Amino acid sequence: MTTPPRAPAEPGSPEIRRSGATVVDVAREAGVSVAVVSRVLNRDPALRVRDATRTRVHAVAEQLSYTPNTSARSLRLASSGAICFVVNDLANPIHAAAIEGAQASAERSGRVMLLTDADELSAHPERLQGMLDSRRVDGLVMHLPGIRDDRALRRIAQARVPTVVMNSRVRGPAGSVILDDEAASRLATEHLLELGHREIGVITALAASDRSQRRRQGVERALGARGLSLAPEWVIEAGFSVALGEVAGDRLLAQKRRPTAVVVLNVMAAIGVLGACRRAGVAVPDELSVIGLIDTWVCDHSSPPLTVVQMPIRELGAQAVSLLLEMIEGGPRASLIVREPAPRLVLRSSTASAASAPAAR
Amino acid sequence: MTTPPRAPAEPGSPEIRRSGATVVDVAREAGVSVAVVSRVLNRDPALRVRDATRTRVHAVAEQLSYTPNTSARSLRLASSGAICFVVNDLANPIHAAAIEGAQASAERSGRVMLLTDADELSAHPERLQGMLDSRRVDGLVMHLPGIRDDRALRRIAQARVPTVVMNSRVRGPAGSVILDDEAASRLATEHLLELGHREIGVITALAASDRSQRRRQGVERALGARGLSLAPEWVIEAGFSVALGEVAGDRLLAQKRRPTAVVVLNVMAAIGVLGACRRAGVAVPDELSVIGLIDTWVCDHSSPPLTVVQMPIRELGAQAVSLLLEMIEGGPRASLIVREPAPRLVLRSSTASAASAPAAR
DNA sequence: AGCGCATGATAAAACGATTTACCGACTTGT
DNA sequence: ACAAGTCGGTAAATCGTTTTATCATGCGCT
Repeated sequence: MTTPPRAPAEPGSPEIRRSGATVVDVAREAGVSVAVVSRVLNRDPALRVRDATRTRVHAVAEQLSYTPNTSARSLRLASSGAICFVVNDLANPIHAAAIEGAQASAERSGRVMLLTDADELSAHPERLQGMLDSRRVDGLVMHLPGIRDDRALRRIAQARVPTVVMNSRVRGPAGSVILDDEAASRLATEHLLELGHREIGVITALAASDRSQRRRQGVERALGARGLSLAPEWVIEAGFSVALGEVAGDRLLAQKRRPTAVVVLNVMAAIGVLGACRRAGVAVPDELSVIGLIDTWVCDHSSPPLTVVQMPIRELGAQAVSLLLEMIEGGPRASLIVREPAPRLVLRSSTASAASAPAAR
Repeated sequence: MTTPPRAPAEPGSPEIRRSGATVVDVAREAGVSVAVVSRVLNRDPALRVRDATRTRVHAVAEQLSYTPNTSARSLRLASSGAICFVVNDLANPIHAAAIEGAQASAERSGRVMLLTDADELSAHPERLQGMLDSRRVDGLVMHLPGIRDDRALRRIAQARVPTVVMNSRVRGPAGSVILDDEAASRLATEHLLELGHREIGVITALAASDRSQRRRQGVERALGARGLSLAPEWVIEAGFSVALGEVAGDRLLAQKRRPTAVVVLNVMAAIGVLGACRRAGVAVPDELSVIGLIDTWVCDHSSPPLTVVQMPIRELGAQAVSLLLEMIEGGPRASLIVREPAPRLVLRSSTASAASAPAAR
């Protein structure tokens, strides 16, 4: 057995440099060429090599705690191994759930995730553009407020970077991942119906947004199934923030005839509605039942605690990233609906039987 | 004037490739060497070059919408241009503020920010390690729960990656950025004192955490200034979550003698305390005044809305990143206190004059 | 004429990984 | 004995930048 030429382990050599063994170091130490090291560590199936060599390479890599340099790798592979998540409001705990899901999904695939604020994006579009042009990220997940997406999206589409949009369906090359919004809002409405409510209002998120429309549709279907329909004066547009929810709540409460229950198509807005009720002295749930869409810890601590339909936001984020990764690998654009776990009613204290509500005004 | 040799713009050449002009393309098109392009675009002051050439290079770069490839640049410069922000609970809106500040600060310096969950970090420490070893990030900002930081930190310190810790002071090579916690909790306590409260309790966050100790000290100083002191049975440890706050609230309310007011050293815990009061039928603020530390939108929508001391969390994040960047540039480790904007009382409805509180039990 | 010096560049060597193309030494079949 | 095929690798090109060292040219001066 001829021992392969191995560089003698010079005792005087400066082995003290603790920072960053390279593939060359490993190769030298293992007595092989860098090609072998790379191919062994990347498990190249086309590589035929002695088992002894293979283990030796692994051992040396381990001992030197070798980790491939990301920049070099990215340069060669023409792929940064990073994706970017664009989110419009970090303080919204719902987004936090989506981020966590996305994050987990990214890490599982060995990629990292950058986070960017959508406000920043609007204020300095050139930064996102720069990130794309400079190939800092391989793809984009966007979670945008809803309607004014188009300008930004068109720009992205031109940049030909794989993109997935969360929570709204879009035309064009971007993939999309949405929730089963209709099922959720139907569930919410059915809950109110079962409690005996017949006079039901809706506070939509941005009415023009895709997501809000799907949710509204769920309400209408649930009502329709009982031969009821939505009174136009009880359909009020809010938005995705607590403040807009409060305004909408004020307007609803200012109606001559008030509904006995309202389904709010966005949690933040729902919290706002509760605030409006408190200010107006309207007791929830005694005078008005309120139900929101999507659960978050805040719902447990509002006054009163908010009954909601729980939706799989975390999974939404995870799926968005998974789809993105597939698209990056060359897969087709797709648009998915995340149905699992299915929307589920979480009962708290903001809804009650219609019987307990006195005649409106 | 001799025109420099310029590559003729071949009309038949494939100029259709829209993706990624390189420095070579720019050089060819401008009729100069890549060295000139690089140095012109990077504004190398040592470069002597004709003004005409300079403008030509800029023009061509613009026209080809050239953006340097990040991977190549990072490889050459041995710096990724990215930092990593480690946060322990994304759903905590306070952290969101810190993240936004950090984010803004990073972008201002042209770097990008990765976000990592501290839970993930504990579950898979090798991932952070990998990110560091593979030189994916140039530095680390950590916002950790408080006390059990040491193991992770020690590991980081070994990796010799510049690190800044937010919200607690640490030994070792890491920098730190903290708030003026003492001033804030003193302010909170003084508010209660001015309302006439003399029987004041404290619900600490993790008692052993640096931050919690500083906050507790503020309370003691404020009391001390009036010749009062903290009753040991009214000092209860909670943590950084709503759930732990509830437990602590339960324990406080279970005391034989109850204080008439309590300062809670963490907002999440404060929300939890409110929940405990509601469950126990203790009216806030009539039977118990509650004040929290650090403001966030949730405080506006708890029941009752929570009076708090506002603290500059966003600035904390921004400063943390700024310090980190300085350390990356070779600056010394430092530990700062962010005092601006100064802590400020935000009055809501969870505190009231002591007079209105009936005798305890 | 010859020296030095500024001007305006350029060529080439890194940075650290991946991958293609090739190669020498053995086996094996005929 | 020789062509062909396997085994176990290696050398070198490449990705796109940055930066150091070098160089040609012309000009002013002595």
